[in-house]
Amino acid sequence: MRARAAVERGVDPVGQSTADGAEDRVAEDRVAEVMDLLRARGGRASGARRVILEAMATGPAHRTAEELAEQIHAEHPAVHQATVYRTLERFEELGVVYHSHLGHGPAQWHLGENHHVHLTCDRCGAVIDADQADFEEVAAALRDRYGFSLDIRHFAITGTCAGCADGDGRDPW
Amino acid sequence: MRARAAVERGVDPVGQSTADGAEDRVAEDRVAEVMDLLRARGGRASGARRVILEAMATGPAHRTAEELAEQIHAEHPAVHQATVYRTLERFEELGVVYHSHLGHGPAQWHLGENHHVHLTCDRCGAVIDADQADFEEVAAALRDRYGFSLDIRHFAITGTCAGCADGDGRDPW
DNA sequence: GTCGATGCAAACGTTTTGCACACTG
DNA sequence: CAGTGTGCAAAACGTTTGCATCGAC
Repeated sequence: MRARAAVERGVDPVGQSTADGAEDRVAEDRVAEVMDLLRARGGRASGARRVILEAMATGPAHRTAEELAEQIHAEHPAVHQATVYRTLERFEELGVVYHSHLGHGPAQWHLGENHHVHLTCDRCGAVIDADQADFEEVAAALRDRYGFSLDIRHFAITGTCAGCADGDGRDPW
Repeated sequence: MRARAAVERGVDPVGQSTADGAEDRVAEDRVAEVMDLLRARGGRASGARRVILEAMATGPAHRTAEELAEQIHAEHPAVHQATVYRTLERFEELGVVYHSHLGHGPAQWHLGENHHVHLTCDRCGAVIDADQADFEEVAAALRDRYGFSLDIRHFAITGTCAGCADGDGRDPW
């Protein structure tokens, strides 16, 4: 299953500013907001963290830590990969970003505003963003029957997308 | 999250024969069956493969490849870890075993007869086996809305179990 | 000045691979 | 005897860690 990685790579880097000025401002606001939160929690608003946040706020919705590190490193060679990992972890503690495991590959990181569920096709690697509402029934059932509370954000779901369902019947996983 | 590993380790090795003779026979039958299937598909029924299958058929329901390799290696030092990985992969192609990703740790492998869903608690690492039926509604909804067919076997679900829900509110993932 | 964050390199745990040899059919 | 499977060692992969230094507050 290298397919997913290839798909993700295809989406790849965007500069850290888009053509759309308004979108830029939103990203800036968000960055400032998180920096404040960081300070409020006894952390430091460092340059590296600002850069990492900006990259996340303006790039594709989900990327692996490595892809992120690569992009950031290209623009800011001083920012080391280990810092990206550590910072993502820190941001996750703050509830600003999340990661999900989308099948076999490395974890995917995304900003936390948008708590959708990821459906990954194990044939072609497509990632479909599903609505969290679709899972409310199961969530309720699992809570009732097993006392188990779903973490919908971290919920990695594999299966077969519409396009690939037409192919052969072999399940590679 | 080392908790899960600890839990799994607690379940650990059983010998490759149980006290129950009948269960033994079932395992033997299953092994023979798979060996035939293997041959039918142009593969070879080697000793290593038999040993690996036996270990899977008689031990705990889900184990990591490493745990499996460890147990097998203890009884059959000739069987190398790489062979376990390769063989599991081969068996999966045959539809005999499956693996699932139960959260952050390594994949869990199990024989394929029992297609249950794994609920893993990200606090304590407990693994609850849920009924596949609980997911039929979501499965239908996802198929309708996104044309996506859930692979219920590979469905890795994280959340919080009843016991841990009483603790603090921090989500470690 | 204090303490948290960073760069760097090295280790980590899991899985995969290349190669020569061994065995199954 | 053809070709698959295996042992072994080494690499790959994604991630984490130890430590000295740097920089934010």
